[in-house]
Amino acid sequence: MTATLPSDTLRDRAAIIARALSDSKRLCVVERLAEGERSVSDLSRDIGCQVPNMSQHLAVLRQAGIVASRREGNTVFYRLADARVLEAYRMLQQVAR
Amino acid sequence: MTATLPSDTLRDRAAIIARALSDSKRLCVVERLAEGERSVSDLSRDIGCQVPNMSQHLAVLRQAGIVASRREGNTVFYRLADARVLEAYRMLQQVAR
DNA sequence: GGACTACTTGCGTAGTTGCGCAACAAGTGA
DNA sequence: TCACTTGTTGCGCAACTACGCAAGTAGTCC
Repeated sequence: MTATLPSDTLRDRAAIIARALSDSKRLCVVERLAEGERSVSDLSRDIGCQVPNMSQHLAVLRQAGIVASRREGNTVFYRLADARVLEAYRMLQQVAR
Repeated sequence: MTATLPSDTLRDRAAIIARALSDSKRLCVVERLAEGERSVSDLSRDIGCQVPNMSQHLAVLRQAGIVASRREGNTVFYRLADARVLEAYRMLQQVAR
Protein backbone atom coordinates (compact mmCIF):
# COMPACT_ATOMS: atom_id res chain seq x y z
CA MET A 1 0.00 0.00 0.00
CA THR A 2 0.99 3.60 -0.35
CA ALA A 3 0.27 6.45 2.03
CA THR A 4 -2.98 6.27 3.95
CA LEU A 5 -3.03 9.82 5.21
CA PRO A 6 -3.33 12.34 2.40
CA SER A 7 -0.21 14.43 2.54
CA ASP A 8 -0.35 18.13 1.84
CA THR A 9 1.16 17.65 -1.58
CA LEU A 10 -1.30 14.93 -2.53
CA ARG A 11 -4.14 17.17 -1.46
CA ASP A 12 -2.69 20.07 -3.44
CA ARG A 13 -2.36 17.89 -6.51
CA ALA A 14 -5.92 16.68 -6.12
CA ALA A 15 -6.98 20.33 -5.95
CA ILE A 16 -5.13 20.99 -9.20
CA ILE A 17 -6.92 18.08 -10.86
CA ALA A 18 -10.25 19.37 -9.59
CA ARG A 19 -9.43 22.86 -10.82
CA ALA A 20 -8.66 21.50 -14.28
CA LEU A 21 -12.04 19.74 -14.28
CA SER A 22 -13.92 22.79 -13.01
CA ASP A 23 -14.76 24.18 -16.45
CA SER A 24 -17.57 22.75 -18.55
CA LYS A 25 -15.63 23.19 -21.79
CA ARG A 26 -12.77 21.18 -20.38
CA LEU A 27 -15.19 18.52 -19.18
CA CYS A 28 -16.56 18.45 -22.71
CA VAL A 29 -13.02 17.88 -23.96
CA VAL A 30 -12.64 14.97 -21.55
CA GLU A 31 -15.86 13.47 -22.91
CA ARG A 32 -14.61 13.74 -26.48
CA LEU A 33 -11.21 12.33 -25.67
CA ALA A 34 -12.88 9.42 -23.93
CA GLU A 35 -13.89 8.30 -27.43
CA GLY A 36 -10.35 8.58 -28.77
CA GLU A 37 -7.73 10.97 -30.01
CA ARG A 38 -8.80 14.36 -31.29
CA SER A 39 -6.93 17.24 -32.88
CA VAL A 40 -7.09 20.76 -31.50
CA SER A 41 -9.12 22.00 -34.43
CA ASP A 42 -11.52 19.05 -34.12
CA LEU A 43 -12.09 19.87 -30.48
CA SER A 44 -12.48 23.58 -31.05
CA ARG A 45 -15.03 22.93 -33.80
CA ASP A 46 -17.00 20.38 -31.78
CA ILE A 47 -17.09 22.49 -28.67
CA GLY A 48 -17.57 25.75 -30.48
CA CYS A 49 -14.70 27.96 -29.42
CA GLN A 50 -11.71 29.50 -31.06
CA VAL A 51 -8.56 27.52 -31.58
CA PRO A 52 -6.36 29.63 -29.27
CA ASN A 53 -8.94 29.29 -26.53
CA MET A 54 -9.04 25.52 -26.98
CA SER A 55 -5.26 25.40 -26.96
CA GLN A 56 -5.25 27.17 -23.59
CA HIS A 57 -7.83 24.79 -22.15
CA LEU A 58 -5.77 21.86 -23.37
CA ALA A 59 -2.68 23.40 -21.76
CA VAL A 60 -4.52 23.48 -18.43
CA LEU A 61 -5.47 19.83 -18.79
CA ARG A 62 -1.94 18.92 -19.88
CA GLN A 63 -0.34 20.71 -16.93
CA ALA A 64 -2.64 18.79 -14.63
CA GLY A 65 -1.49 15.56 -16.25
CA ILE A 66 -4.96 14.76 -17.52
CA VAL A 67 -4.19 14.74 -21.24
CA ALA A 68 -1.14 14.07 -23.37
CA SER A 69 -0.35 15.21 -26.91
CA ARG A 70 1.24 13.78 -29.99
CA ARG A 71 2.24 15.63 -33.13
CA GLU A 72 1.63 14.16 -36.56
CA GLY A 73 2.61 16.49 -39.34
CA ASN A 74 1.18 19.82 -38.42
CA THR A 75 -1.73 18.48 -36.46
CA VAL A 76 -1.46 17.81 -32.74
CA PHE A 77 -3.56 14.99 -31.36
CA TYR A 78 -4.62 14.96 -27.74
CA ARG A 79 -5.64 11.92 -25.73
CA LEU A 80 -6.49 11.14 -22.12
CA ALA A 81 -3.28 10.50 -20.21
CA ASP A 82 -5.02 8.58 -17.45
CA ALA A 83 -8.24 6.62 -17.86
CA ARG A 84 -9.00 7.08 -14.16
CA VAL A 85 -9.95 10.65 -15.00
CA LEU A 86 -13.12 9.22 -16.47
CA GLU A 87 -13.87 7.48 -13.19
CA ALA A 88 -13.34 10.74 -11.34
CA TYR A 89 -15.58 12.56 -13.80
CA ARG A 90 -18.32 9.96 -13.39
CA MET A 91 -18.12 10.34 -9.62
CA LEU A 92 -18.44 14.11 -9.96
CA GLN A 93 -21.52 13.55 -12.09
CA GLN A 94 -22.94 11.24 -9.46
CA VAL A 95 -22.54 13.93 -6.84
CA ALA A 96 -23.92 16.54 -9.23
CA ARG A 97 -27.13 14.60 -9.88
CA MET B 1 -32.14 4.49 -15.33
CA THR B 2 -31.63 8.19 -15.78
CA ALA B 3 -29.89 9.98 -18.62
CA THR B 4 -27.00 8.20 -20.28
CA LEU B 5 -25.62 11.11 -22.25
CA PRO B 6 -24.29 13.88 -20.03
CA SER B 7 -26.54 16.82 -20.64
CA ASP B 8 -25.20 20.33 -20.61
CA THR B 9 -26.69 20.96 -17.19
CA LEU B 10 -25.22 17.80 -15.72
CA ARG B 11 -21.83 18.77 -17.06
CA ASP B 12 -22.21 22.27 -15.66
CA ARG B 13 -23.15 20.89 -12.27
CA ALA B 14 -20.19 18.53 -12.32
CA ALA B 15 -18.00 21.55 -13.08
CA ILE B 16 -19.44 23.33 -10.06
CA ILE B 17 -18.66 20.33 -7.86
CA ALA B 18 -15.12 20.22 -9.22
CA ARG B 19 -14.73 23.95 -8.65
CA ALA B 20 -15.80 23.54 -5.03
CA LEU B 21 -13.17 20.81 -4.63
CA SER B 22 -10.44 22.81 -6.36
CA ASP B 23 -9.08 24.42 -3.20
CA SER B 24 -6.82 22.54 -0.80
CA LYS B 25 -8.39 24.10 2.26
CA ARG B 26 -11.81 22.94 1.15
CA LEU B 27 -10.44 19.47 0.47
CA CYS B 28 -9.04 19.55 3.99
CA VAL B 29 -12.54 20.40 5.23
CA VAL B 30 -13.92 17.41 3.34
CA GLU B 31 -11.33 15.20 5.02
CA ARG B 32 -12.30 16.44 8.46
CA LEU B 33 -15.99 16.11 7.82
CA ALA B 34 -15.44 12.55 6.64
CA GLU B 35 -14.75 11.78 10.30
CA GLY B 36 -17.96 13.41 11.48
CA GLU B 37 -19.61 16.71 12.22
CA ARG B 38 -17.43 19.71 12.95
CA SER B 39 -18.20 23.27 13.99
CA VAL B 40 -16.93 26.27 12.05
CA SER B 41 -14.51 27.22 14.80
CA ASP B 42 -13.22 23.64 15.01
CA LEU B 43 -12.54 23.63 11.30
CA SER B 44 -10.92 27.03 11.26
CA ARG B 45 -8.65 26.04 14.13
CA ASP B 46 -7.70 22.69 12.61
CA ILE B 47 -7.03 24.10 9.19
CA GLY B 48 -5.43 27.29 10.43
CA CYS B 49 -7.42 30.10 8.96
CA GLN B 50 -9.70 32.79 10.28
CA VAL B 51 -13.31 32.06 11.04
CA PRO B 52 -14.77 34.38 8.36
CA ASN B 53 -12.54 32.76 5.76
CA MET B 54 -13.67 29.30 6.84
CA SER B 55 -17.27 30.41 6.77
CA GLN B 56 -16.84 31.51 3.18
CA HIS B 57 -15.23 28.24 2.17
CA LEU B 58 -18.09 26.37 3.82
CA ALA B 59 -20.55 28.54 1.93
CA VAL B 60 -18.92 27.47 -1.34
CA LEU B 61 -19.20 23.82 -0.35
CA ARG B 62 -22.78 24.31 0.79
CA GLN B 63 -23.83 26.01 -2.43
CA ALA B 64 -22.36 23.09 -4.34
CA GLY B 65 -24.45 20.73 -2.23
CA ILE B 66 -21.38 19.06 -0.76
CA VAL B 67 -21.99 19.91 2.87
CA ALA B 68 -25.02 20.66 5.01
CA SER B 69 -25.26 22.55 8.27
CA ARG B 70 -27.16 22.24 11.51
CA ARG B 71 -27.39 24.79 14.28
CA GLU B 72 -27.21 23.77 17.91
CA GLY B 73 -27.32 26.75 20.21
CA ASN B 74 -24.60 29.11 19.15
CA THR B 75 -22.59 26.64 17.20
CA VAL B 76 -23.21 25.55 13.63
CA PHE B 77 -22.18 22.02 12.78
CA TYR B 78 -21.30 21.06 9.24
CA ARG B 79 -21.40 17.57 7.80
CA LEU B 80 -20.97 15.96 4.40
CA ALA B 81 -24.27 16.09 2.55
CA ASP B 82 -23.34 13.25 0.22
CA ALA B 83 -20.94 10.45 1.04
CA ARG B 84 -20.18 10.00 -2.66
CA VAL B 85 -18.09 13.15 -2.43
CA LEU B 86 -15.53 11.02 -0.64
CA GLU B 87 -15.48 8.61 -3.56
CA ALA B 88 -14.97 11.49 -5.95
CA TYR B 89 -12.19 12.88 -3.79
CA ARG B 90 -10.47 9.50 -3.66
CA MET B 91 -10.62 9.25 -7.43
CA LEU B 92 -9.09 12.72 -7.73
CA GLN B 93 -6.30 11.56 -5.44
CA GLN B 94 -5.79 8.47 -7.60
CA VAL B 95 -5.35 10.67 -10.65
CA ALA B 96 -3.12 13.05 -8.71
CA ARG B 97 -0.76 10.33 -7.61
C1' DG C 1 -31.65 44.63 28.61
C1' DG C 2 -26.53 43.86 28.47
C1' DA C 3 -22.49 41.13 27.83
C1' DC C 4 -20.76 37.31 25.67
C1' DT C 5 -19.86 33.55 22.13
C1' DA C 6 -20.35 31.73 17.41
C1' DC C 7 -21.05 32.55 12.92
C1' DT C 8 -22.20 35.24 8.65
C1' DT C 9 -21.92 39.08 5.57
C1' DG C 10 -20.03 43.24 3.45
C1' DC C 11 -16.09 45.56 1.62
C1' DG C 12 -11.57 46.44 -0.36
C1' DT C 13 -7.58 44.35 -2.53
C1' DA C 14 -4.20 41.44 -4.74
C1' DG C 15 -4.04 37.64 -7.57
C1' DT C 16 -6.13 34.45 -10.99
C1' DT C 17 -9.05 32.95 -14.96
C1' DG C 18 -11.33 32.75 -19.49
C1' DC C 19 -11.71 35.04 -23.58
C1' DG C 20 -10.77 37.56 -28.09
C1' DC C 21 -7.38 39.05 -30.97
C1' DA C 22 -2.78 39.52 -32.92
C1' DA C 23 1.67 37.62 -33.50
C1' DC C 24 4.66 33.84 -33.64
C1' DA C 25 6.31 28.89 -34.31
C1' DA C 26 6.17 24.34 -36.63
C1' DG C 27 5.31 21.62 -40.40
C1' DT C 28 3.84 20.67 -45.47
C1' DG C 29 4.19 21.21 -50.30
C1' DA C 30 4.74 23.78 -54.63
C1' DT D 1 11.87 30.57 -50.58
C1' DC D 2 6.97 31.38 -50.50
C1' DA D 3 2.32 30.34 -49.40
C1' DC D 4 -0.51 27.70 -46.58
C1' DT D 5 -2.31 25.03 -42.50
C1' DT D 6 -2.21 23.98 -37.60
C1' DG D 7 -1.13 25.17 -32.87
C1' DT D 8 0.96 27.98 -29.39
C1' DT D 9 2.04 32.21 -27.03
C1' DG D 10 1.57 37.10 -25.73
C1' DC D 11 -1.38 40.86 -24.47
C1' DG D 12 -5.30 43.37 -22.64
C1' DC D 13 -9.58 43.20 -20.32
C1' DA D 14 -13.69 41.89 -17.68
C1' DA D 15 -15.06 38.67 -14.30
C1' DC D 16 -14.10 35.96 -10.52
C1' DT D 17 -11.57 34.22 -6.14
C1' DA D 18 -9.33 34.02 -1.65
C1' DC D 19 -8.12 36.71 1.94
C1' DG D 20 -8.07 40.10 5.95
C1' DC D 21 -10.71 43.06 8.48
C1' DA D 22 -14.86 45.37 10.20
C1' DA D 23 -19.64 45.14 11.01
C1' DG D 24 -23.86 42.69 11.57
C1' DT D 25 -26.79 38.60 13.10
C1' DA D 26 -28.23 34.70 16.07
C1' DG D 27 -28.28 32.47 20.24
C1' DT D 28 -26.99 31.86 25.44
C1' DC D 29 -26.64 33.36 30.11
C1' DC D 30 -26.76 36.71 33.83
